[in-house]
Amino acid sequence: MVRAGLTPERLTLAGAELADEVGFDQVTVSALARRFDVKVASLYSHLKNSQELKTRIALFALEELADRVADSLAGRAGKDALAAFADAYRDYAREHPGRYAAARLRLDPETAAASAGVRHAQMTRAILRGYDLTEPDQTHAVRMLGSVFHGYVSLELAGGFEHSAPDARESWAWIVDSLDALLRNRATPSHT
Amino acid sequence: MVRAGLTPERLTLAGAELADEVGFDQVTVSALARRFDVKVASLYSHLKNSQELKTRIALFALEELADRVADSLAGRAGKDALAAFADAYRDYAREHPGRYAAARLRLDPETAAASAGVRHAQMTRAILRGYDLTEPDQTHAVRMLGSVFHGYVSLELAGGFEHSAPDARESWAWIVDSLDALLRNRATPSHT
DNA sequence: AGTATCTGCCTAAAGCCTTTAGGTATCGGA
DNA sequence: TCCGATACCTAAAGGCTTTAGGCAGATACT
Repeated sequence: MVRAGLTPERLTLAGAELADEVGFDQVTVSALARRFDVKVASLYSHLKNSQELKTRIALFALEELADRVADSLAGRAGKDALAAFADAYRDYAREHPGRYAAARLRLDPETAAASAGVRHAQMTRAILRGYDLTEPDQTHAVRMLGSVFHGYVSLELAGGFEHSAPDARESWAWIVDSLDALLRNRATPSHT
Repeated sequence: MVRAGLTPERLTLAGAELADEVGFDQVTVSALARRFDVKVASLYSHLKNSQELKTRIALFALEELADRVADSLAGRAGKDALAAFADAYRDYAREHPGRYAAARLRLDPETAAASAGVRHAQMTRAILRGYDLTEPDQTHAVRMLGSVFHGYVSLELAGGFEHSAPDARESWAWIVDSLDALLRNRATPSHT
């Protein structure tokens, strides 16, 4: 009886791959056990329960996405940064739909506070710093950007724009453009 | 043995109520059977399967939401209409989180084409008519509005804005305001 | 009214998922 | 080498889905 070499990390990664293949809500402890050719009960030595598996996948995805976004943001500012941020987000969701869905899992407050979700918020604020918004506006803008990006990507993944012209990526560009204009309009009157 | 008087319609409505109470993905044929104090198998005379139950709830919610939106839109135009649309959407999600989640269920193309989803799109376009956009822009705008509203409401329901100032409804107002400004800016140069 | 049919809900059963309890075999260190 | 820790296993209970077939109210026809 050769050991399979299970660890929480390997299970999480395999779970993420499984999510991309069959959808996040089809990720089950049973399916994962089959993938490792191991009995279901064996996984319960490494995972507290099914919920923990999902949470781990979510945290992993948040981390991975934050890394990607950070990379594409490097050295950019203003509209350029906004577009890079948006594209990193959308590309990740298209490449890894299951992980993206995982990243949207509702986490309990403590878990969320310790997650890469915090980095996402920081990066969003960093982009907005390029637009000179006053404080309450900046928070509103963070929320708006989050909403648009999340909303668009969800709708696109759900196939909402599939059978209609124009192409989804044109709309994406138009939206990013519009958001940039909007934020520039909201900027505090320059102090020059 | 008194008959329970099950019909697909009653099951759908009860399913919608159940969704609001316990969450759409906790809606199961079993839970519904318990609610009617009837054996599980009995429901299968009225429903093909669990998926059909969910689809019916989704269609019901889309219809109900479209009715509400239509009501709040009556007699309004321009920014007033935009705000009414947005509020109807958000209010519905807050009052009926389960039904709202149901309305986001992915439907197969034919079902979707025959659903109230079509009315939603028409109403969105009706609002945009107040902004004089050229054709491709109008489509982009439809997509953007859908994204923002859906995204914001999802994030708010997921508790994303819960423990931070300012209040979610201020951000909502700010966003609606911004969208109005944005659309006015995109309007085709007036022909006066 | 009396009977025949039909339909609504029931019991039974199989299949899959989760989770817990307790057993056995393997690996690494003394 | 042996011994403990640990990795994976068997067994079992409980829940959800779905199908097959049965009994009894409800409906309809004479």
